[in-house]
Amino acid sequence: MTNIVNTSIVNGCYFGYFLSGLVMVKQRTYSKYAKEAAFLLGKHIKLGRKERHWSEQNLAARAGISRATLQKIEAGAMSPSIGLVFEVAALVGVPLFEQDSRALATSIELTQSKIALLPKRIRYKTKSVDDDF
Amino acid sequence: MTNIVNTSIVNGCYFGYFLSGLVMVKQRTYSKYAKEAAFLLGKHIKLGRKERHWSEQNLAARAGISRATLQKIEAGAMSPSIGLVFEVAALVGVPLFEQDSRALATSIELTQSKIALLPKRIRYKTKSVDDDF
DNA sequence: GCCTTATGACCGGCATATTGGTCATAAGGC
DNA sequence: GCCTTATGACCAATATGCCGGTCATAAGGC
Repeated sequence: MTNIVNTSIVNGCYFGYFLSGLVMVKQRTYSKYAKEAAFLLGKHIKLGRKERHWSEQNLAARAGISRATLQKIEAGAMSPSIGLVFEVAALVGVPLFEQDSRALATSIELTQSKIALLPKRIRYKTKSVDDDF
Repeated sequence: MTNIVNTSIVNGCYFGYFLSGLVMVKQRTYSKYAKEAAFLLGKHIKLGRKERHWSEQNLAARAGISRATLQKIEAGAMSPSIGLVFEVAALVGVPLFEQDSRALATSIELTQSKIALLPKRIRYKTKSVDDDF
């Protein structure tokens, strides 16, 4: 966990090898954008909690999770499950994707219908992985 | 996993007891808002993937995850880690919180400074959990 | 219509998240 | 300045995510 020994080759850059004690540990890496998004979400949650004058213990109890997990979420860690993160975010009033909850339902419908319009299975030019745009 | 036997009492409604085979299983429940957000995010990812004409296998390989995990993500499951979900979302171009990635950095700064302005520890009226506003 | 393959669903195993608990530190009310 | 307690950090035990693999189905190119 201390030093980056080798960042990997396969599939872009999704695994790196780290030195943890004396053993090499395969560890997933993330894109800058994904990391920033998780970090920002964590900070928004922390801010929302403080604005409500809730302690970590208090918010964790409300969300039904442990304080340790809440700390990971607020730190913007990538490991917590999306369910826990979204639940906590909802509790402290962090807007998820839409500004108000009413817009969510309509957005879901819209997205669903958009998917329905597309062919159900994709068969085009999927032979190679090198088509990036 | 089949029938809801008892929805719990502690801490609002964050646990339910389900009948899985012959044993009772404690299972977490989520708020409607959090579930809708995860569901919508999954559908946006699915839509983004189809727009790019990528198969599940293809996108999973790009993200460095298994196809099974990608299917959970696209289904809007609450269990996958936020890191994997955000990584996939970034790959297919689903905007996370901000419309463009440049706004993310500034938003992070802004949120950080807002937190810095607040007192570092919260000591106000945190005795009871029944103060909702 | 045939044939390739994208999709949905499931399984056992290993890896890791989550938890309850503890301890140390220090912020802030008094 | 004292005392309560919010926070940060860590640990062992347990729950659960994630993966590689498989099978069945059927969509869509030809």
